[in-house]
Amino acid sequence: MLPIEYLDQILVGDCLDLLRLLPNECVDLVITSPPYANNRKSTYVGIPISQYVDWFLPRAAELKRVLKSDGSFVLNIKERAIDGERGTYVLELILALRNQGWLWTEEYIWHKKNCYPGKWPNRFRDAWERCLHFTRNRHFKMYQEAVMVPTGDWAETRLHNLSATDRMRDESKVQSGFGKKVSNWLGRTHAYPTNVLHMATACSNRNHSAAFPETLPAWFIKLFTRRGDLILDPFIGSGASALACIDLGRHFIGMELEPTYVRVARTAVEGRTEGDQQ
Amino acid sequence: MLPIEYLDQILVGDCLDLLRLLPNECVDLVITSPPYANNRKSTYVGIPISQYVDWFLPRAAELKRVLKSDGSFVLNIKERAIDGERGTYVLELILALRNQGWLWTEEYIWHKKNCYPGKWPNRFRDAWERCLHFTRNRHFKMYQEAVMVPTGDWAETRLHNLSATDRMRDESKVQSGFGKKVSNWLGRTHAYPTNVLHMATACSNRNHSAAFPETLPAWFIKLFTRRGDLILDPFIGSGASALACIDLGRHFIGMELEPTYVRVARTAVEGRTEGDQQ
DNA sequence: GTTCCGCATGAATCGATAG
DNA sequence: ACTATCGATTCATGCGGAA
Repeated sequence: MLPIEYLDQILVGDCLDLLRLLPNECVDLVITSPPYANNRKSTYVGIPISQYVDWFLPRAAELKRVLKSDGSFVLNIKERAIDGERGTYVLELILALRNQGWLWTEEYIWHKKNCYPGKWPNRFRDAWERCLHFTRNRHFKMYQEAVMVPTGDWAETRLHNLSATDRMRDESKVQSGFGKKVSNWLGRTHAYPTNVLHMATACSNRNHSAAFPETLPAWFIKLFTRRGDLILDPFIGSGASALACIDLGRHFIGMELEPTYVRVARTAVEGRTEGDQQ
Repeated sequence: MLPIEYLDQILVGDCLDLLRLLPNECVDLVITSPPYANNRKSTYVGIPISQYVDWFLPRAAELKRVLKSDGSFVLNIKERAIDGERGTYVLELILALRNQGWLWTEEYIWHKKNCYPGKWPNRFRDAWERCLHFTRNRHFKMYQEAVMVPTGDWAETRLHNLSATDRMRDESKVQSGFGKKVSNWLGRTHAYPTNVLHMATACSNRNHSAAFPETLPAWFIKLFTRRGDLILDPFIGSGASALACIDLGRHFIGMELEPTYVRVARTAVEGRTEGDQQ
């Protein structure tokens, strides 16, 4: 069984070591945004492109071990442009993970409406990232109703889709207290989403660099787990996945190598937990 | 030089043979949506997944030969789900094309706003396809101003401010004569797009399956060519690329193996050309 | 209290410059 | 020649202050 002292904690260290502390098949969902490959060697952290697959594979093997057989593994990643070309290491990683026994079930597209600005002679702004969905088996847990989106009036205002989903989430928070508004929402027609997610990156909100906005893990957590399930993020960074778990009533285990990020994540988790208790 | 008898024609046959009729470096843009890999042998046409890369590579070599050194190659493709998994042959094709000497410059996402309906237990509707951008060199022709889009701010204020639309209409009148004002107007109200294209699959034509809607090749044709340039589509199907070229004042060469499609494409081209003459 | 304007701020990328 | 750093470019978003 899962040692209770790891539950809802941010562990510090390399996930390759930390994952060995966990028993087999205890996690319902692995969702993470790993450090992207970096061309610069000098950076204290960051994996060179040429070594990325070799660096990732042993960690993925541990993830496969701790994941339940009907669980999911969601990997948010995007290759950068170098020397005028997109890197191919993500493609090679997908092929390598399949070789490791993972099923490449789906590739979701995260469309970043507010992407980084800039202008170059050979390309436009990069407004999307991959959310690769791997599973251990062809059959796995998926709760599609949990991420249904309202249609009709809301769908027509395409640009405001984000605010629509946000409001739906806000309403669901209040579900226990105020059923009236919720029933109002449910009265409207809802539809299943597609494999294209429209979510903005969290902006200049305080000190957080929210490259991995809470809404993204929240969507997959709702889709692939239920309340009380356990979510693992082996590269949790500033803790977005953990915050989403707290809001959604799921357990989490976060892992992070950089002490700076660990502090940020732990502080955020404490603040969010207190906020829940109020 | 390019034999004049091929200009603005739909040629019938395997593009591997037809391409050999063309001289070196005569094409400004290759854009195509090739036949997707098919697992079922029974289908009269379609390339088995296991052979797809080997089938594609010699044709890509010919495309590389006929493409100008500052031209572009845009490949619209998407792997289907088979046995609960996404196929990996597109990933392998990208790697193989790089091995052939192509630069994988960018991957554009075609977001299909109204995608094919359906419901499955393990995935949502597939609402996107890849538009892979390959080039022969790091520097190539790209006319970014041709595809600028209205700014977010402008779109919002447009609803509240009538004078904004009035101003746009006045300026657009002047477009032919005074470039200075136009560029000024473009700078204030328009922004460069991103690498995510939002286009519906539905096309105005009733009879055609809108698998490759005209708006998609039209966008890349405007982006990578100018009036009078030559576009090649080696798998032109029902002729969407040719129609876009006619509308945009570009020359085209289309190739298609299936006589049924050739007839459809030629009829559509004739109709569109007559429409232009009126 | 609203609405509106200005401004800082990002998982960016290229080309030039410096070592 | 090759690598590390820097400046320029650009836009959706949310905040604070002003009208």
